[in-house]
Amino acid sequence: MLATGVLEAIAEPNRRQILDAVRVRERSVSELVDQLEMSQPGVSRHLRVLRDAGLVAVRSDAQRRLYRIRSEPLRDLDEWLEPYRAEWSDRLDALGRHLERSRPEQLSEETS
Amino acid sequence: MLATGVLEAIAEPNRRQILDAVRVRERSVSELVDQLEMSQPGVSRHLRVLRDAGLVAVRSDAQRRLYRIRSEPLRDLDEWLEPYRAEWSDRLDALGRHLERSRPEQLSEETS
DNA sequence: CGCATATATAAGCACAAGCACATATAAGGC
DNA sequence: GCCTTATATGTGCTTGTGCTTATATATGCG
Repeated sequence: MLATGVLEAIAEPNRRQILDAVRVRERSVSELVDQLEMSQPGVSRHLRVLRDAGLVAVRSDAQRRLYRIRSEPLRDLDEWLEPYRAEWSDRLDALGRHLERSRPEQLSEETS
Repeated sequence: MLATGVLEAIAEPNRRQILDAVRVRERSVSELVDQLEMSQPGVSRHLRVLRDAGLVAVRSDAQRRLYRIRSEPLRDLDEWLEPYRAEWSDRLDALGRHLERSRPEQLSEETS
């Protein structure tokens, strides 16, 4: 089930940046501080929100805390979107739409 | 591109209820008031947020305003999710995962 | 143990969000 | 034109969020 906390968490642009970073690979807090050009307490607070929403997990490596993505809540969001997908799939079947989503740069739309 | 306003809009539970309602069919403000058990100004304010985020559109019918869904912003959200989908698709290819998403009730999970 | 590094939390402030209540605008019917 | 119905907007209040600075906790090293 989709929790409100997940949406509140990803509604914040800095937190989306953090998610984008930890999706690629594990990141320490200081790596995120450098990358986001934000104060360390600021990053830690955002990480707290993401952790509470279940969007990241942590492991310890000496003094460092390494954060990684947890995709389950995003999967819930994906499922929440399902009934709305019919709105833009409409007369296209969902399979075709999915394939189009997988290759977005296939068609040029600047000719019209 | 995914606008922050879209996520802020759908982060509010009452607004998700409104979206769920207008997705099925057009709704007047008073219909939404009845359904959500919320004050009329409250509903209008939420509709304003949804409209600003591009998530609903309005048309006039006499004094009534009929709101309907606009799925484009949700499609942007769907696209934002795309790179994360790899996290839960992982060794399943995206096509298979999509088909599973389309028939979620296929398997019983209560036997374990 | 004492210091350095890495991270988390606390306190104070500015600002935005949601709500309730009141009021303004708009359209229809007489 | 006036009254009713339908919807939008303004105001004041309370609460929550993010940011900054300072401090606390935790681990490693000598």
